[in-house]
Parts: sequence; C-alpha cells; structure tokens
Amino acid sequence: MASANEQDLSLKLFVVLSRAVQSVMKRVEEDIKNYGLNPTEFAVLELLFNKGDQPIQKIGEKILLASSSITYVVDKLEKKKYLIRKPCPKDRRVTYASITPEGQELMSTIFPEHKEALQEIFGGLNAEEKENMIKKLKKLGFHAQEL
Amino acid sequence: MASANEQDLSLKLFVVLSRAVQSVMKRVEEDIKNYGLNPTEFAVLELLFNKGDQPIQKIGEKILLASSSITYVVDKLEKKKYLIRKPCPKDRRVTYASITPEGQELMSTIFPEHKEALQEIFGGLNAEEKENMIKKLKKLGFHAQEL
DNA sequence: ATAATAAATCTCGAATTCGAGATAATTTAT
DNA sequence: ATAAATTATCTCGAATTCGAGATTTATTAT
Repeated sequence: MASANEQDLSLKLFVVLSRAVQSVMKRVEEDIKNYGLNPTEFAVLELLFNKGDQPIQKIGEKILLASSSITYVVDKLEKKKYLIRKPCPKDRRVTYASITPEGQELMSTIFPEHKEALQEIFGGLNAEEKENMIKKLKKLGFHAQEL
Repeated sequence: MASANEQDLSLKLFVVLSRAVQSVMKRVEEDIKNYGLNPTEFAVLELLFNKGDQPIQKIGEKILLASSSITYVVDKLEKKKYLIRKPCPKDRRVTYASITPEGQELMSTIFPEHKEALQEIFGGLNAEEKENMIKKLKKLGFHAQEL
C-alpha cells in the first residue's frame, strides 16, 4: 500500500496536470477558432494534410474518437468543402476521407501559424524542459494506458 | 522567430501531452464511474466535502465551469440526494450548495479509494519525477494562462 | 455454397458543456 | 433617493461526444 504522502503527491499531480492542461487547451482552442475550426476538425484535417487520404475508420483510431463522432466531424468538414468522401473500389464497406485543394490551401496557411502559436503557448519551458517533459509524459501515458 | 526545431519540439510536446492526458483521464473516469458519478459531479462533491458549503458561483470559479453548467451539475447532485441548495439569508441572490449526510458518507468511502486509484494511475513516475512534473506543469500552466 | 462472423459506416438519442440572455437582488454613483 | 451598473442564478438552444444498434459488405468456417 502506498503511503499517505505518496498518494497525496499523486493527487496533487492530478490536480496540477488538470489545471495546466485546461489552460493550455484553452489557448490552443482560441488559436484554432481563428481558423474557423474546432480542435477535432483541425486534427482531422492535419491528419489528411500530412498523411494523405484515410479510411474514416482509421481517422477514429488515430485521433481517438468514436465512429459516430467521426461521421459527425467528417460531415462538417465536407460541408465546409475541406474534404470529400471517396468510396474505396476494392472494399465497398470503406470510405476514404480526402482533403480538397481548398483544404490543402487552408492547412498550408494555418499549420505554420498554428505551430507558432504552440511555440508561444509552450514558451514557459525551455527546450531541455520540454524534452524532459515529453519523456516523462510518455512514461506516464504508457503506464496509464496499460492498466 | 523560433527555429523550426523549437517549434517542432513544442508541437511534439503538445501531441504527447494530449495523448498522455487522454490516457490518464480515461482511467480516472473509469474509476469515478464506479462510484456512480462523472468527473464534474465528483469534483463538486469533493469541493463541498473538503471545503464546506459553497455559493454556486464559487463552485464554478474553483472547478472552472460555466455558470449554466454548474446549475446542471448541482441539479443532478441534488436529485441524487448528495447535496441540497440553501438560500443565503444575508444576500438573497446567493444560493449555497451543501453536502448532505448521504453525500458525506459517499465521499468518506470513495475519496480514499479514488486516491488509491490515482496512485496506481500515476504509478509510471516515482516521487521525484512527480515533484518535478508538478513544478514544470505549474510553470507551463501559468505561462499559458497569462498569454 | 451457405451460414455465421466480422468490419466499416451511419443513425439515433442521451449526456455534457457552453454562451447569450432573462430575472432578481445588491451595490455604486448621482 | 433614484438610477445605473454589477452580481448570482437560471433558462434555453446549439455544439460535441458517446454508446447502442442498424445496414451493408467482406471474410471465415462448415
């Protein structure tokens, strides 16, 4: 059994993590909202922009979203003309999401801006601190995932 | 202007942070769901349990929730008999949320269990790593908040 | 070859959160 | 003392996410 101090330390880490993430995400959302997108839409476009066409199923796996939610987001992006659905000829169960030229143009403009915004948002830490935090967060994330 | 490497590091930190938090939160939600609560309900009860009666307004400030959302959560907890609303006699605009004996009993049972669960979820890091992460997350959070 | 199983996508309804605005009470300024 | 501004809470509708289940297609087992 963990000592009271160890437990309190974990509790504190949980609280501090929640707060910090809330502050960070708020800024990130503000940034993305400037582009007329929400974080999920941005994540989907970023995936298609950087990794090419994806089966709708795969998108859900990569950005950790339920299939019904993906349908919703892809619908919205299709209405905005940033992507189109393309049926897969080999497997008629599958539909690809494919970024349009409009989507490409949008992303090639805003992705660099987004990276600058992230650079500012994470400006509280220097490079070494970021490297270290990445390492520790991976450890933490893997452990939590495997429970 | 930040170098490409610095920007990529921030982007990577953002991605890793998002993933890690997603894994952690998923476990925490599973834990809390066992108690028949969602994370927001738990946060409200925890506040009342540890800090005593609170004006509804204050709850929103402490757990960072919009006033309309607080009304919704307090309604739910009141239906579950874990808290009651008490009008403030000094200022008739104010309503206190007050934990009931049932709520006290619930929290005194599940709060220790919750701390044990957190101890497991954060078990990927040792005490020193947690201390360090708390320090860095505070830096990160304050910086992001002040932008 | 047929039946059972699995996989991909979608539909639907519920849960949660937000923002805008309504209402009522208090405080501040004139 | 009255008017104006502020504060606390709530109502309402929109946005987003989920899970359960429906539908269609493909794969596996008999």
